[in-house]
Amino acid sequence: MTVQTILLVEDEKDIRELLALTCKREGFAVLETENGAKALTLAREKKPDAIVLDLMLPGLDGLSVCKALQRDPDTAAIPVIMLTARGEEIDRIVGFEVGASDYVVKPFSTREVMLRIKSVLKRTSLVPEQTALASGAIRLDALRHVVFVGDEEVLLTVTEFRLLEDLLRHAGQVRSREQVLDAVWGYSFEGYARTVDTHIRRLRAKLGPGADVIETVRGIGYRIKG
Amino acid sequence: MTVQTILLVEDEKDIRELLALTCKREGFAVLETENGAKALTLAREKKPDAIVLDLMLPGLDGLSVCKALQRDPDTAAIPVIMLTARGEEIDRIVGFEVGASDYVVKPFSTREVMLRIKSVLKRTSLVPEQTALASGAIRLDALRHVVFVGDEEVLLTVTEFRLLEDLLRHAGQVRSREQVLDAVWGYSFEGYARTVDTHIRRLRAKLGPGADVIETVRGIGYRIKG
DNA sequence: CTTTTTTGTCACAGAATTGTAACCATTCGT
DNA sequence: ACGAATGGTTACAATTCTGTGACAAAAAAG
Repeated sequence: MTVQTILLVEDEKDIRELLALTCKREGFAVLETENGAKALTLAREKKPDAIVLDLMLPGLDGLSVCKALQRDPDTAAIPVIMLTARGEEIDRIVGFEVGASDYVVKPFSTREVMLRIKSVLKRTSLVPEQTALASGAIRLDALRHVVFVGDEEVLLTVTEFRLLEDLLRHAGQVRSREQVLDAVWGYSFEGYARTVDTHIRRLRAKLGPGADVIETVRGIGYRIKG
Repeated sequence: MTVQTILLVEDEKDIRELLALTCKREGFAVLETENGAKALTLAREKKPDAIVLDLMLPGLDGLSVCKALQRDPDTAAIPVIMLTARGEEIDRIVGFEVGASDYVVKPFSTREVMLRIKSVLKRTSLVPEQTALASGAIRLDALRHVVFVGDEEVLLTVTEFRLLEDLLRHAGQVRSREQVLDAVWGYSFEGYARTVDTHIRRLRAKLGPGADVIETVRGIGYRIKG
C-alpha cells in the first residue's frame, strides 16, 4: 500500500507540529499550512487522503474552507476532521451544511486525533476487506473470527488464524515463506522461515479432513487449492 | 432479539457493498438490491426498518420507487433515505410530493449515511422493543436500561451495561479490546486495554449462569456467542 | 463532609501459545 | 542407488495471554 497523506491546517504552531509529529510517527506523510486559502490550494494540488482542519483560522475560517472543499468535485471526497472548541455547533459541522466527516473537541490528545484519522480513513476507503473466505470444505470468517471445516468449527490460535487467512486471501497463488512472514508476522519479525512450516503443520493437524486445501509447493512455499 | 433491517437500493456495486458492510458493522441486518422493482417487492415482503434508496436507478427510478412505497399502506411507514447528487431538487424529494424521510448528497461518507439512518430510526421507532438485545439467557433493554438473566434482573453499573450492550450489538463478531475501548470508553480514553478484562470479569460475575454467552477469543478479544 | 459505590490499574499465577532445534521422511538430480 | 535439499514431525523452553484478587483514586450517594 502507498503512504497516505494528511493535510494539517492549524495556525497554532505548537499544536500543528505536535500533530505532524504524531502523524509521521504513525507512518503518514504530512502537509502543513496555517492558512485557509493555502489549504484549499494544497488540497486541490496534492489530494491528501484526509484533512485535519482547525475551525478558528485567521482569514478564511475553517467552516468556509470545509464548505469550499465540499463544493469542489476534486476535493469533495476527502474526509475532513474538524478541530473545534466545546459548545460549537457540532451538528451543523458534521451535518451536510458544512460536511465534515468527524470532529475532535479541544483540548484533545494526539491519540484521539490519530484514532479519528484512522477511523475516517477506514470508513472512506472504497475497498472494504472481504470478511468471509472459503476454499474446499474450509470457511473462514474474519469478522467473527471463526473457522469451519464442513459443519465442524475448528479452534485456531491467532497465528494459525492469520496464516490461514493470508493463504486464503491469496487462494490459488503460491506464497513464499518470506511473503507469509511479512504478512502474518510483520516486517519486524527476524526469525527463521522454517517457523512457517511448523505452523502449517499445526494448521493441517487442526483442519483434519480439510487440510488438503493447503498444498506444499516444493522449493517455494505454500498454496491454497483453487 | 430484534435486529433492525436496512434495505439498500443502489446500482453501483462498490457503494452498495460499502454501505452494507458499514450497516452490518453497526449491528443491522442488510437486504440489498440494485433494482427499483425488486426494491418494492422486498420492502413489502421483508418490511425493513429503513430503506436507503439511490435516486438514479436503471429502470424504475428512485423517485418512483419512493412514491410507490408511500402509496402502499404496507410500506408507507418505512422511512426512506435518498441518495442524491448535488443540485437535485431536494425540496421536492423530502417534501410531500415524494415523501423521503431524509437525504444524503453524493459523494457521502458512510458515517454520514449511518448517522441519517440512526436518526431516522430514532424518529420513527416508537416501539421500545427495538432497543432490546438478547443472546442466550440474557436480555438487555437499552431504553429501560435493564438486564435480565432468565427471569432474574441483574443490576449493572453504567460501564458494565455499555460494555454488554456493545458486545450484544455485535453479537457473533469478535470485538478487540481496542474496538471496545473506542466504543464504550470513547476515543479520548487513554488507559490500559486490560481494563476491559476487568470489566468483563465483573460482568461475568454478575451475569452468573448467563455468563457463558461471553466468549474469550484468545489473542484478539471477546465475542458474544451466536 | 462522610460513606459507599464504581472504576482503573497493577501484580501474580496458571494456562495457552509460540519459536527453535533436532531428527526423520521424502523428493530430486545425477 | 546415492547424496543433497527440502519439507514434516516432535519435544521443549521461553514467551505471551488471561483470570483473579487487591487496592487506591474518583465519582456518586447520603
